[in-house]
Amino acid sequence: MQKKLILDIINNSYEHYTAREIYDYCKRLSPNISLGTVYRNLNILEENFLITRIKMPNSIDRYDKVEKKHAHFICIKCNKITDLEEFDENYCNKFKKVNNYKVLNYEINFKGICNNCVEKEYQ
Amino acid sequence: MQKKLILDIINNSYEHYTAREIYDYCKRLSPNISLGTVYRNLNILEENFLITRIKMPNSIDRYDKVEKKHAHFICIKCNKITDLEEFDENYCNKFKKVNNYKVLNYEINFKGICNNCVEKEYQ
DNA sequence: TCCTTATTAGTAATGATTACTATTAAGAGT
DNA sequence: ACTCTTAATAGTAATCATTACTAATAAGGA
Repeated sequence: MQKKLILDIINNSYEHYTAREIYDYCKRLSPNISLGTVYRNLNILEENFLITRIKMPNSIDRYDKVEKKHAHFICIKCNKITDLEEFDENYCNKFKKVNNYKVLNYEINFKGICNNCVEKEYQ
Repeated sequence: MQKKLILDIINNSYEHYTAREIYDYCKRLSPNISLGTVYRNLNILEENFLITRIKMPNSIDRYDKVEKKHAHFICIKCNKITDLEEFDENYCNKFKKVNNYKVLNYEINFKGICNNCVEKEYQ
């Protein structure tokens, strides 16, 4: 089952991989896997809220595990994603009641310039 | 100047247009405008924080004005975007101080099923 | 008027994602 | 074990939103 392979890769990493990166990773373990299979399963996993898609400001989508809900800080210079743990499950769950909409998921993304890139600016 | 035309269309509407929709709109007022020009200016406007890009869960990007900062509720069934005014500037600005990152923009997106689509589910 | 730079229209190219199809795997029921 | 039905897959082709490119035009300063 390729779906479990893909889910495990995402769940067992602290990186935020692209579909292509997940595909490359899968190929080491299951050399015949197809890129279409990766995309199909990523979509299914997301629809079932087993993974989260991160829409990047200037680049292609990346994927994240859903456990330990958190917010992201995304650097618009280097595209690095930083997990913001202080926006944890307790904090974020406050958002779940919005008007009377049926909220299934939510994302909080900050965009700016990371400390590393700020330093470079003044050199 | 096509840039001002594009900015005005976004600022003077309550819709959240796609690039193609903005292009169609522009053509009525400036028939020779090119789709490439629309994309280029949308990117420039976003880089200067004069508009906001909304990354849709299952579809292409849409654009929003930046005035009156608010959160979005996006229906995963019909893709309708609802502005959540209760997450207004005062509320959202609390988020601006995150660790010591230089936050330039942020987005709060809720995803779920809108009341209209929930009703359809039970029919 | 000359020069430099910015913007544009039009089109071509890119590339991430999806669609498609024939094949294989999985599972349920006898 | 065997048949039937359904689901998942590999491989490839097609799509289409976005970007890149180029020659032409516009803008603006000295």
